[in-house]
Parts: sequence; structure tokens; C-alpha cells
Amino acid sequence: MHTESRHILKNHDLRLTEARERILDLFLHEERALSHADIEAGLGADADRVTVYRTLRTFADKGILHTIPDEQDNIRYALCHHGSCGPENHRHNHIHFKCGQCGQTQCLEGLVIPSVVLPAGFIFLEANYIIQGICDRCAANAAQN
Amino acid sequence: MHTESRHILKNHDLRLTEARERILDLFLHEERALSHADIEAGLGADADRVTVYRTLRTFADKGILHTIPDEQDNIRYALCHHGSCGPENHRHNHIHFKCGQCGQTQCLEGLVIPSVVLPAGFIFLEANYIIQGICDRCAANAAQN
DNA sequence: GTAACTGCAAAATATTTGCATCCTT
DNA sequence: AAGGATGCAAATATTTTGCAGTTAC
Repeated sequence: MHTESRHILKNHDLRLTEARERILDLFLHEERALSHADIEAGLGADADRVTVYRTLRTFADKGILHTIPDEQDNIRYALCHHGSCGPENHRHNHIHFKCGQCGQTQCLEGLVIPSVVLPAGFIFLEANYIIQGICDRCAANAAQN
Repeated sequence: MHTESRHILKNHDLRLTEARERILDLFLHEERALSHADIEAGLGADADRVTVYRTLRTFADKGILHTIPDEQDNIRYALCHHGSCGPENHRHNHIHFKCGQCGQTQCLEGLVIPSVVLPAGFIFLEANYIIQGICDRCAANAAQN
């Protein structure tokens, strides 16, 4: 087992260690974006906080995870799908959605960030588009009451 | 003097205190978005960090400042222009730009966030659109060399 | 065998809370 | 006068750094 996580680690020139596999498995089994605290909780009491910090940074550097900014609480991390990200090319053009009800953040992989024309002189490198609202599940639950 | 900052404070039902005026003046004299650290630096050594935290929260709650998420470092704050924001309606639909060279974040007031069609079931409340790149000044400087 | 990774302790930073005092209204 | 705001001390939380021991290759 852990086939997929091992595959991902190898693809990104990283050694296969237990900590990395366990953290990666968390992301593979969850469709949502995870914060540092989410990950610590998911790993249980036996996880070392420092290792989590370092692993997240490594994964983000290597192109396994991408970061999602947040104005209220902490940065979230989510898997880079399509396996097209690496240390050099680490671009994403999908929209992120954060639910104000359940607090979960997710990637809307199908929704491409609409491009805009910058004022003269500005150079575009990358963009983040985050929508806050109510996710489909929470909206459905609310409708039932 | 400080006419404008007093005016803003009164408009938002806040008492006129020295700390608030000084912090607000920083924003009025700068066109860019400021982080907590920027503000402490701008105030000098005689500023109390706790007061800055509380003032920023108050300003954001009341609709004087809006927050700009960031994936690398800290949240930035910027003035809500047009005076249309309050505790209840605190919406912004302009794009933010962060320069990777000078590190400054600014509001592109003229650029409206393009809207998108969310998947079925999702409810939109608000959006953040942040572009990373090189700002006009830094790009011009680079071109000279 | 060697370089990379981990995990612990500890340092450095950042943020929040409590409370007595002061200030605005 | 009264409630709100400040500023200090201290508690919490977060993130980074150093280093010795361990592990993947």
C-alpha cells in the first residue's frame, strides 16, 4: 500500500520516509486543503511539529503541494494535481473556495482563473483567486431545515 | 491637521485617540498596503504592539481597512476607499498586486475582479484576487540596466 | 558510507489576554 | 461619570534553529 504516495515521492526526487508518506497520505485521502494544524491533528499525538513544518516546506518547494493564502487564519496546503509541478514550474490557475460555514478550503480544479489586463508597466507572474461563500454541502444542509 | 483621519474615525463611530490617528495617518500617506510590522516600523519605538493589533482589528471590523491575504508572509491591510464600507457591508471587488521585487502590495482600484460561475450548489459571498509579479516601478528600474 | 531526514530541546517570533490606568465623550 | 481605549506584564501560540542520532539509498 501507500503505492501512490511512494510514487509521488520518487517522482519528485525525495526519499521515502514514514513521516512523508503519512503526511502525503493525509492529502491523498482528503479532497480538501489542509492547514498545518489539520495535519498535526490528522497524524495524531506521535507526530513531531518540526517535521511537519519541514515536510510541508519541502513538498511546496518540490511542487507536490501548493499553498493557498487566507486572510483570516492560516495558509492551507493542497495537492498539485496533474503531476505537472516541479521546483521550477509551480503554477496553478484554478480557483480556490473557502466555506464560511464548515471552514473547509478546496480547489475548484475545473474553474480557471479569468485573466485580466494589468496596467501598463506591470508584469504578471502568477495569480491567486479565492472565493469565500457557502459550499455545496453546507448549502444543502441549510436548505433541509 | 489630521483632518482626514479624524473625519474617518468619526464617520465610523470611533473615538479620536492618538494611536488611531497615527496609524490611520500612515495609511493615508502611503499608497501601499501595510503589514503589522510595517505599521510598527512606521510608528517608531514608542508604539505599543498590542495597541496596533487591537487597532487593526477594530479598523477592519468597522470597515476602515480591508485585509489582503498572502501566501508567503503576513496579511496586509489597506484603506477601504470610497467610504462605502461599514461593519455590515465590507465588500471589495478590486484586484491586489504584490511585487516580488520590492515586496510591496497595492490595490489596483481600477481593476475589477472578473466574476466566475460557481459549480452548482455553491453560494458566492466574496472573492479575493491577488496577482504576483513585478510592479511598474521595479520593471522600469530593471529595464534601465 | 554518506548525505539526507528526523526528533528533541531551545530560541526566536507572533498573537492574545488580564488588568489597572487614562482619556474621550 | 461612564464606558471605551491604552499600555504594560504575562500567558499562549507559532515558527525557526541547532544538533545528535537515525535512516534511505
